[in-house]
Amino acid sequence: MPECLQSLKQFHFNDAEERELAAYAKAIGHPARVRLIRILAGGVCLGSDLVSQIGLAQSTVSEHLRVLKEAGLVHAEVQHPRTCFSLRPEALDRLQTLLMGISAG
Amino acid sequence: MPECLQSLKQFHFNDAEERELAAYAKAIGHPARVRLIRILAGGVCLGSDLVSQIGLAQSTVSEHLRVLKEAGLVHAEVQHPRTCFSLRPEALDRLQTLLMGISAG
DNA sequence: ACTACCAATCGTCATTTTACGATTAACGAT
DNA sequence: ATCGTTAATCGTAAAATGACGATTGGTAGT
Repeated sequence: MPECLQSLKQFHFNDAEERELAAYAKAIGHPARVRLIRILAGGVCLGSDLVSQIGLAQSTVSEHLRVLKEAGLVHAEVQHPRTCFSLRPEALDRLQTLLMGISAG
Repeated sequence: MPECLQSLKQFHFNDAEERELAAYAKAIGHPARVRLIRILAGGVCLGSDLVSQIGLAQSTVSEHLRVLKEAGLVHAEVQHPRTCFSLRPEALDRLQTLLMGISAG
């Protein structure tokens, strides 16, 4: 009789927040994207110097950036033919907050 | 000539930490796993009451739990035929730390 | 008008992920 | 010894992901 089988309290889940957290986490869940975020956290807002720094094909980097944009973690400002990428710190803050809340509820 | 094209400083990446963060994030990057974590954060250490709470097939929940275990986020203590699952707060702390560090370096 | 440049998109392929039902393994109780 | 219970594993199918090269689109410069 494991004492770990406590009586179940009913959790009131916040589906929206759970999906929000999952979405952020999923976006960060790849080494290349972590690196992109780290580079952009340097305050820098690069074009495709990112490509050279990452060491992946241009199309691959573009795809990773698309994922980060879609998750709201990165902002892109087009100035043809260049694009300036920047981090959205609010998003990281939000992620931190959600992550905190996971063990509080 | 966008001012966002700053001179490139050389980043000294910590590959290991980046992969570590990515691995944690990937593990959390699914709504079902976020919910599992939240349930376990309630201090509870359930058997497969988790299954009923999640509303997915037993095998599916088991797989999600495997992922969480593999990432070090969850601990499982077998007491046949039951298994007690619990959260590993150190892992969440570590994740928080890594996440903080992402914008500092 | 033409060219060069850069990022996005397309098409493709291999791999991974997610989900399920069915089966198996391990123990407790009868 | 048999049965019940529970979680892990297996087999499988569908979908998503990650990666690449090639192509496209849009602007600036010549």
